[in-house]
Amino acid sequence: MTIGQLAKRAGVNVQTLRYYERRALLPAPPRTGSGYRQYPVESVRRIAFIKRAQDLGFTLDEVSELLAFRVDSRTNCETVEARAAGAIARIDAKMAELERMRTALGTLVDSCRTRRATSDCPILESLEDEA
Amino acid sequence: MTIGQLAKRAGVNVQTLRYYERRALLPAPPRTGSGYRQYPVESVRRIAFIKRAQDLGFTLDEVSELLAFRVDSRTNCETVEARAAGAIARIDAKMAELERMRTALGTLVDSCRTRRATSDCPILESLEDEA
DNA sequence: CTTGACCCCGTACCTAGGTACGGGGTTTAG
DNA sequence: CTAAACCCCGTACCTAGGTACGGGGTCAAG
Repeated sequence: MTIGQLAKRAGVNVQTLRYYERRALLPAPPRTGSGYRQYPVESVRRIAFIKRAQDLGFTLDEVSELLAFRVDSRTNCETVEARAAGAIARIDAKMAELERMRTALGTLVDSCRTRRATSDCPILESLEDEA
Repeated sequence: MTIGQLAKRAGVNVQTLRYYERRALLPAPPRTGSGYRQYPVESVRRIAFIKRAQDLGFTLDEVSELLAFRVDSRTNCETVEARAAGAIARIDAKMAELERMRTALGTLVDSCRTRRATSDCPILESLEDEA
């Protein structure tokens, strides 16, 4: 399988595959005499694994770890669970931050609607005021 | 006020102030004979405005707009409100995405806890499986 | 009158996850 | 046999919001 065929099958870009190889997410495959990469069929599944993990919010560094855990039989489920917990904590922190912004903005827009009559914009006023 | 004094008072970095000047968030101040920037006192408030808007989730480009709206009397509250609504929409989209990941990860960790007895890690298994 | 703290400018670097470009070799179909 | 389509590599570029570096000028205290 050439890199282009793999890219098409896995639904990613050729450059992305080479990037994954540099990041060691994808092992360097054997080459033909002229230097073309030749991928085994299971590469498709490996890329799917990477993509699914990314969709769950794992970073590529964490995906590397997960891929290593997969082949290391000494790794137990707790280790994987800890990585998942880390990802969850990161997501929760981001959500809390977004929640805070969302609430503040919502309040401002509401005051904008009720105070439409007065000349000054409550949103701009709020941004001008000292904390 | 020199750039260093302004930076200290506003709680930002000197480089950040020069960066804001390049981004036209901060007007270029007058200079001394030797080329030193001399900021008026109101610069502190302007930077505070920028920081508050950022805290609400506005991008620097949007902050530029808000700053322009502030001095343009033709701009009405609806325009500002529309920018706020855009920021809210962006936040909501990000939250929905995080929510999705959070739910999926939570389910995986739960199955990890219940199926701890078996040898295979449900998280890794889930990542291996076809969608 | 010198030393340290400050200022100038242009440019490069950082994160994360890729994407694009340019110059060159290879393979395949007609 | 040739043209398109593919592959190689190294490097630069992208977003966003800064931060750091290096070489050089300036200002105030001792």
